[in-house]
This record gives sequence, C-alpha cells and structure tokens, in this order.
Amino acid sequence: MVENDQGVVASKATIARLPGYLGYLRDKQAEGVENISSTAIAEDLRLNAVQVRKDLAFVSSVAGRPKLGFAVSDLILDIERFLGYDNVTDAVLVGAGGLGRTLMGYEGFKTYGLNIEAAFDVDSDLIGRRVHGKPVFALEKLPGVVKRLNIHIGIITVPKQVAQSVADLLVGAGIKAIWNFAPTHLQLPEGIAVKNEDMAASLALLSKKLSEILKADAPHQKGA
Amino acid sequence: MVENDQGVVASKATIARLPGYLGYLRDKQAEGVENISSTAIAEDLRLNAVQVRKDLAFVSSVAGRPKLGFAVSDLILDIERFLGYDNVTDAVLVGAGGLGRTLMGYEGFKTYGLNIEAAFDVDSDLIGRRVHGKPVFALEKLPGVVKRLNIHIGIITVPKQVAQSVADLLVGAGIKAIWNFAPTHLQLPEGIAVKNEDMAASLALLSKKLSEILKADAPHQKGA
DNA sequence: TCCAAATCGATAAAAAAATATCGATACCGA
DNA sequence: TCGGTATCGATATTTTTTTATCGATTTGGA
Repeated sequence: MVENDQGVVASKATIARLPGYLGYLRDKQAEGVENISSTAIAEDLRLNAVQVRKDLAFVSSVAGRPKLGFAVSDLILDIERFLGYDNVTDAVLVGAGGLGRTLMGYEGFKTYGLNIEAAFDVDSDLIGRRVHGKPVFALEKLPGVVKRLNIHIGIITVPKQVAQSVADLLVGAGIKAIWNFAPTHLQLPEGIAVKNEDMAASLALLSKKLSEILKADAPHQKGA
Repeated sequence: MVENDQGVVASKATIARLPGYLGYLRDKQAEGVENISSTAIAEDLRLNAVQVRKDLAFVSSVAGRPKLGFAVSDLILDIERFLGYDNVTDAVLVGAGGLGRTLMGYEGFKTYGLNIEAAFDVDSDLIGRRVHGKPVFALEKLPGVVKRLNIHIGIITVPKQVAQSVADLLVGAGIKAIWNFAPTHLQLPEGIAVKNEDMAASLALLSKKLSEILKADAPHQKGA
C-alpha cells in the first residue's frame, strides 16, 4: 500500500497496472486519440472500468468528462510523474552473461526511467570490455563504483548458486533495492527493497491456465 | 482460482508461490534435510506460516506431523506433480534476438517442465542456423511446425510493434497459451491463456518500494 | 512413563482488492 | 433549445486473500 500526495491509498496491484496504462495511452496518443473513456481502456486492457477509474484517480487529478472521458496527454504526464519516469534512476548490473547482456541492451529501460551505469562480472574475458556501450568491471570494483556514483539499485543476473553472495555484496556496498533475476529467494536485511523476477511463477500460472483450457476443449476423453 | 482433485480451491497467488516452495525444498533436500515445518519455511521465505500450511495442503495430502513438520521428499513430489513438472510441455519461441536467445539457452526451463522445440524469426542471417542446439526457422514455417508437433505454448520475444501480428499468427496456428515478453497488451480471442512478463510493472513496484525506503532513511531533508 | 514444547489443521477474523450500484453531469444530435 | 445518453465519481457490496486464534496431537527428553 502506498499513499499519494492527497493521502489516498493505492494497492500494489494498482501500481503494477500503471505501466500498462501508460503504454496503452502512449499508443493511443500516437494514433491521434485525444480523449478516452475508462470504459474503452477497460475493454482493451481486459479490466473493469471502475477499477480503471480508481487507478487513474489515484495518480491523476485530471477530471474525466462525461461522454468524452479523460484527456490522454494529461493522463500520460501524470502517470509518468507518478512512476518517476521523468527523472532517471541509475543502477548497476551483476552478471554479464546472456540475460545480463540482454538487459544491458534493452532500450526500453530508458522509457521506464532506468539507466544501467555499469556491469560487474568475474569472467576475465569480459572485464574491461564494453557491452552495449556499458563498461564491465571486476566484481571487486563494485563497492567503490556504487558508493562513488551513489547508486541505489542493483540488478542480479547471476546463477542462483552465487546470487546470495552477490546480494550480500550489493547490500554491503549500500544498495537499497535489488531486482533479482536469479531463481532463488534472497535473504536480506530489513530496509532493502526486493523484486524477484520470477519466471517459474509466471510459467506455473500459464501452465495451469493452459491445462484448464485443454480440459475444457476436450472434456470427454475419459475412455480414450 | 483453480480446483484440485478434492475440489479444494486455490488462489492464483498460491499457484504463483508453489515454484518458490519447490526450489526451496529442493535446496533443503540437497542439504540433507528430511523434515521441515511450515514455521521454518515461512521464516526463510518471508511468508506467513498459516499461508504456507494452506498452500501445501492444497497440493499435497501429506500430513504434517507435530514437532517434525512435513516430509521434504513427499512435498517435492506432490508439488512437481501438481505443477506438471514431471511431463514436459513443448513450446515454440518467436523472435531469436537477444532475449529470445537467452531464453533458448536457459537450462532451468528443463526443471520447470518446459522445452523450447524451435524458434522462428524473420532475420535471414538466423534462419537455418541453430541457437543453443535449437533450430531457427523462417516465420512462415510456424503454422506447419506447430500443427505437426502439436505444440500448445508460444513464447513471444519480438519488438512490441510486431507482437500483435505474431500473436495472431500463433493463435491461427492453434496455439492455446502465450507467454508474452513484449511490453504490450495483446488482443486475443477467448480460450487462449496469456501471461505477460511485465518488466515495467516489476520495475514500478521496485521503484515505489525504493522511494519509500529512501524517504524513511532521510526524512528530514526539507531544507536541503 | 509422563510432561513440556512445537507444530498441525480447522475455523474465525481482518485486510485488501475487485466489482456493482446509482445519482449527477456534460456532451451530442435532433 | 432540449432530451437522451454515455460517462464520471462516490459509495456500497462482494469476493478474494491474508492473518490470527485455538484445541488436538505427536514427539523428545526428564
């Protein structure tokens, strides 16, 4: 739960939906749409219209107008401001392997207000080189760089066996938020934000949905 | 919401937590632990013990024993069975760029019961080659391959501009579940399972947590 | 053998999130 | 100009999810 300026409270679920609205609204704006109703957004994004109105009311004081809806450009500005996409946050990445390099090359992060300053690895073939324009340093250099650049976010893209020790290193260096792509649960002290990018959980949900669909499609297979 | 054999109902949240339990229990088993209590699991995974017991009761009929807890090996078996990790599901991937190749090379999917059979792309430099041992075909070949191998899952790792058309192609080919890594919301017909791997949403949540932590750490900066 | 302690499983309560309802309002077309 | 209507925003309700409570039970040690 998070409070905004007015003391209104929003759920985590609301915050998680905001980037979705933003992307959708940017697309609409590019199409030349100037106003849009909560009904229309809800239909396209497969959400409930009341939920959309509540979510938008949380980040924006823009009033929706009957018969017209909301001004797209105003909404975009307010969501961007709320999500902090206007002021970029710096991050470091640990583990310049396949996934790490992919993230380093992902242009979309700019749009999300995230900037990966540097990467760290133990592989001597990588150290000293640049990947997508970003330097790769030896892991030992991490505390110095993090402190010098006053970086708050660490991205972990190492094998799970070493994820915990990397997390400890990051925390020791003063990192306050960890985006963990390793498939393991990290033990961290209080006061550190973590988000696990849990592909296994996603896959589990998808598989369950799929098995229900397959069951529904072919419900009479008892004798097969 | 999903029903199990006994008609007991589990939330999506429960299903999303199951892979976490599984990974944790496998680690414990490797350490030689034979029994574990819900209390201990909850503490390590930062969950509520009651929630852990409920989650486990949903997938497993294994009874926990007072003072001892649950038999680790039994739990592992039951969770694997529930998640379908025992019988591997085949998938195709569209978009053999950076992220696509990373996923193709990810060994962990085996553990999750997922097998990427083949990839598809429009880049003629990639077509006909193999990436991490898996063939890359021209996009036009997709319907034939999907139908011939009777594949149900499609993974989308293309730029967002073409994600919708790829989704349409997959659905047309008979795919029933889509794992979407493109940062866009797909319009799909009823009866198709989708899971959006939404990094922007994750990042939004992490950023909000971080800003609260920073606020708490330095609450008296008004005059700065 | 018996007692203390830890844990379970069931039920109840609380919290969080999603959805429904409804009067008010501003737009659009006749 | 005026009536019909889509939409809003506020409030109420329902549903879902999490957390608390508590008696019952089994183990391990005195």
